[in-house]
Amino acid sequence: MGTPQALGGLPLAPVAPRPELAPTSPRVGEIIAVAREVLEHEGAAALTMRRLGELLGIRAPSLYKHLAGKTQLETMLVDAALVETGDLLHGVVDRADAAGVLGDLLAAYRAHARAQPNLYRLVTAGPLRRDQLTAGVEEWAGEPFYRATGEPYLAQALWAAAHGTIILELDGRYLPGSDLDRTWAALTAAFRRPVDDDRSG
Amino acid sequence: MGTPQALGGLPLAPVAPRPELAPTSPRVGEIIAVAREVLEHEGAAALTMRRLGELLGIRAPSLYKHLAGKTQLETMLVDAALVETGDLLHGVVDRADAAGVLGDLLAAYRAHARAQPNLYRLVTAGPLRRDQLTAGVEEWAGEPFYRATGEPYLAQALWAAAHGTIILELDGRYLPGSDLDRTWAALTAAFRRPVDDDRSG
DNA sequence: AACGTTAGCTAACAGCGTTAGCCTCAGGCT
DNA sequence: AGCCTGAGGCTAACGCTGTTAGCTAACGTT
Repeated sequence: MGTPQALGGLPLAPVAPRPELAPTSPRVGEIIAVAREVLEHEGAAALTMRRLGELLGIRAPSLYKHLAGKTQLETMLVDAALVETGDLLHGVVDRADAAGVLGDLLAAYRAHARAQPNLYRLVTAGPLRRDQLTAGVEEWAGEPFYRATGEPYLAQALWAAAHGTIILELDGRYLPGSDLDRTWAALTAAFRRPVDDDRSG
Repeated sequence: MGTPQALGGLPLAPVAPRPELAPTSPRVGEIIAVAREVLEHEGAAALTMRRLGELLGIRAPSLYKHLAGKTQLETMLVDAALVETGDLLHGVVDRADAAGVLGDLLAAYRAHARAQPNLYRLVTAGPLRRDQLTAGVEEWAGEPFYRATGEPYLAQALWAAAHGTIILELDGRYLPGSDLDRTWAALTAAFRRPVDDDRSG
């Protein structure tokens, strides 16, 4: 298997295995698909058991023949979304060169979140039922940041910074009139220069 | 009025005026205080109109004699919290020197959020009823980041990055075993070096 | 004394996630 | 053929949420 280029040291090759989602029954797959539609097109407040039943032609309590509850449904949405995000970002890093990988990664992260803001909020906000997630899916989704930086704590800081920058954008929290392209450019510039020394500890 | 030192250029003196919160009736002040107690000590899920009434010795519908609704109550909590945050961070920048202002500011931001995580989430998550906020309160709370960086877009990126880093910490979203002190150190290091050139546009 | 305002109350509504219990139908087994 | 079992629907209902309508007692003013 031809691993990506590591010329010059960056970007690194992937090491985390791509997680395989557990297969679901056809009906559960249908429910998840409808839930995702509702979430993205009608908003998080519209994602109710009764609304899902309505679109599936059944009553809300019947959903419990297929699901343990709404929390589990949300977790499955998060699970799938994390794999997709990982696929996307790994692909970006695969195609990038050392000079541009940081900018490409951040641009892709931003575009991805803006393309499905409600799903992004669901994935990243609030507590996470880690025990219900597919094993390794978080590592898979986050690894591109490590591949782009080559240092685990810088990777984590970069991911966190990107998250903060996009979630505030999605929630309309910047002051009116802000030029967010420039904000993202400033973020990218701050992380572009490799940090060769930090006086931590 | 003795403005803080600007020796070496940084930190800058404050320019945003400290906003004055509109006074409330004594009973509304009581409600806000109780709401804040409940939010922080019992969690966001416990912040219900019936729970507030219970602690105040009245029934939930009676709260509507004082408030327009739960949203308005939350907005008032946000309003007060933003002023407090601004006061804290301005004070930190006032006392800092150019070399340490960035680290001091980020450390204070992190500590402040960790000291009242539920209030921090309320202030920063989800949509904001900007028209119900006291005018200028967001500028006041955010200005310390400008004073510390001297450049508006870098300031915005720094604030967003700090927000992302702390909100993931509060929500337990980092991989288990992460050393968050080192993550914060990496973030600080990335922003410490002044960015003299970014090829934006 | 009469009035209006303030601030409490109960009852109720619509919507939420969820549970209990019932029914019907398809498929496999004896 | 007859039986049984499980899957997947259903209705009714519970407790919770924010919120509204309408009533009432107290208080201050004219």
